[in-house]
Amino acid sequence: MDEKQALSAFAALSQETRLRIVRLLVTAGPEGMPAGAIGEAMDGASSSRMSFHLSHLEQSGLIASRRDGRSIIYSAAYPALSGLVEFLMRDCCQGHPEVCTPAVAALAACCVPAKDNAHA
Amino acid sequence: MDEKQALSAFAALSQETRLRIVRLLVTAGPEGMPAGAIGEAMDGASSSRMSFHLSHLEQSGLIASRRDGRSIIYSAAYPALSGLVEFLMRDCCQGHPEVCTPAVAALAACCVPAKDNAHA
DNA sequence: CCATTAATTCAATAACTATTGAGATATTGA
DNA sequence: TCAATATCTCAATAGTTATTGAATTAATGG
Repeated sequence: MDEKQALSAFAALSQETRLRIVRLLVTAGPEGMPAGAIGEAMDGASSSRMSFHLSHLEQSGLIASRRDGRSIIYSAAYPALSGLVEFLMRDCCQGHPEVCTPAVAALAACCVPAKDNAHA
Repeated sequence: MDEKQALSAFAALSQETRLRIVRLLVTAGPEGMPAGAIGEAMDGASSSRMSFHLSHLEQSGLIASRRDGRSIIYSAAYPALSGLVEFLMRDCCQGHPEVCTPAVAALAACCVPAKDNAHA
């Protein structure tokens, strides 16, 4: 993740519809969802509007697409999201580890929803 | 962190000068830096331009300010950064913990620059 | 091949954002 | 109080971005 990619990713995430799409796909898992289903989840946004935002997100690298019959399936690009987080917080602890460990804890908390093997 | 705050934060981070300011302040630590020193680090950007970006960042909650004599000292708002990361990745592991643990590892890596007690 | 479904592309418009330069406010020390 | 330093505010302008609606491309089944 370089600065240019990070700027593109943050710009993509700074728009309401696109942020909602990313969060929906993050919870949807690696299988992803077809564009039409995503559009329905966005208050039934028009197809051209969805296409605009989905391609914006894909160009920024935050989501990926694949065709499946008539549908195009979009899914979250988890490595890009990890890279973005790492880029933003890089070198946050120069001499002060206590400053960014809450960020680690906050993120780690999302990985233990109902399981008991919290060794991640 | 709610959606409105997250949108504001991502918009703030989607501009080159502002992203650089945040990353500079993240590495600068809790003590922060005066506006003038930040401006010099930004290719000597004009004071009105710096003021515009610094107040944009402060309004988004990503940085905080305090006056010290003639200077205004800006510093990273670490809890806001943690909250933003958590908001973006919330519920990323619904049934697939292996999907977001790389994000946790990437972030955790920034917290162990030269220490040996990597139990964070 | 035609109709249908799914999604994209394009041009026009409206809305928003960043930069500039001039001027204002705040603090300090002589 | 005056001059200098540090930063902010404001208005104008230039540049960027989102939405709409119509037209287009792609895949499937009858």
